[in-house]
Amino acid sequence: MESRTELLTGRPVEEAGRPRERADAARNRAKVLAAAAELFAARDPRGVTMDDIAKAAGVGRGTLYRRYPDTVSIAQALLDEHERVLQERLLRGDPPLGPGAPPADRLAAFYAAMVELLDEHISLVLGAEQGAARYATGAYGFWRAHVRVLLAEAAIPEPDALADILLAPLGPDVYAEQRRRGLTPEQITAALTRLAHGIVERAG
Amino acid sequence: MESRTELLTGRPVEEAGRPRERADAARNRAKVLAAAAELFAARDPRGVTMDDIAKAAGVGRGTLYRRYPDTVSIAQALLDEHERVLQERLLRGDPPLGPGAPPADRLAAFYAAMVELLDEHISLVLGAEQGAARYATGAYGFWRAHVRVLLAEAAIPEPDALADILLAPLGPDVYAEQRRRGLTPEQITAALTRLAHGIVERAG
DNA sequence: AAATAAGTGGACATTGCGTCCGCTTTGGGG
DNA sequence: CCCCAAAGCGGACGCAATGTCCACTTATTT
Repeated sequence: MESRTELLTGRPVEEAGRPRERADAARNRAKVLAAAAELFAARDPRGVTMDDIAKAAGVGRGTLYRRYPDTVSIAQALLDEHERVLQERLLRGDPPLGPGAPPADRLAAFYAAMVELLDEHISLVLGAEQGAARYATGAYGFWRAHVRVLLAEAAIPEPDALADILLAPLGPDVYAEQRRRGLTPEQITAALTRLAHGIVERAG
Repeated sequence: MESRTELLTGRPVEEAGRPRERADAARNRAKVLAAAAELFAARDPRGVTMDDIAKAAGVGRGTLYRRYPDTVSIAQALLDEHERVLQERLLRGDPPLGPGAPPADRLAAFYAAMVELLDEHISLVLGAEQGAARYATGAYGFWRAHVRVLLAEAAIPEPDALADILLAPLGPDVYAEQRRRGLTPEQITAALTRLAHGIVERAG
């Protein structure tokens, strides 16, 4: 896991103990993130290379690698903030997204929020597309734990297997393909809502 | 799409018009497929390279590229046969997999059959892992059409969006991750069965 | 057995990766 | 204010894999 960073700037939150970040480092981080965001948005995010980003940001390869091991982690850094906001809402927000509503409604609300996030940041999400690495992500672990809890709360059998199954439709490539074929976010959300209610309970 | 091939040998079915395949070509095709199957099974299928396969098969790079543009298409060629068998059973086999059973049962049977296929050929399936390219596959189109028909038959709203959603848990990476974490095929099948019945109808 | 078309294979140019290390910049201490 | 240790920088380098090209070999046809 990366260390905690600030919203938008990606600057590390200051913590006691370790030396403050140098000015040139901060400048370059900002340049890198800005350039990367533009690149991911401008073309097929999966085709963006470390070289591209270094060139666009006007920094050397070495500088880039100092902080990010690959393009995926850059996209993730950009995405991280938005995911954190959603996580916060899940844990402490108002129902039905936050605690208090019946599990089926919370699951449906989660789906709706995720679709919103996917759609808004589709280029980043695709840039962060990682195949199998996706499951090692902190974010994925969080989503799974959340869904797992909802299922357990509703006393559904096989909550572990179902959690991954219910998260699968939120994979970036699935969503991108659906949009590419002309489905609207509304249609997708509607389908996922049906899924949520179908699994957790027959909504009354 | 590739032209139709025979079970196991991958040899093109003879068709009028185009010249018959030469003996050395057939020999090499067999060598390539055998070597590739072994490689995919022996190590991480995603790490297998065209060079590896060429070396293992004892043929030159050029020969390999003549027939297959990349490792993914080789894995797919190996997989193709098995998928075709399942497709046949879906279209003309006995219920509940084939026609005749209620949609919910057919969907559950489809899930069970797919889990079986995934589990048996997990290395190939991972070798054929293609990210977004998966959706351009003939096989994926077939599965989607099948699920779409079952949903339509049951008069479910948003069958298009739901078809992709219901297929997402069958993605190779999802399945591999579940197995990696210790879930058994039986548990996964049970969860998918619940999914099928939850979506299509409240099973009686 | 000659003609010809199909098939072969390795050398090559290219691209992206990741590392390494000499140089530059920064900022705290004297 | 200036010095200098340490943090940061960046381009050159070696590597691995890709995909193409074409002179050569092998199979098939007559």
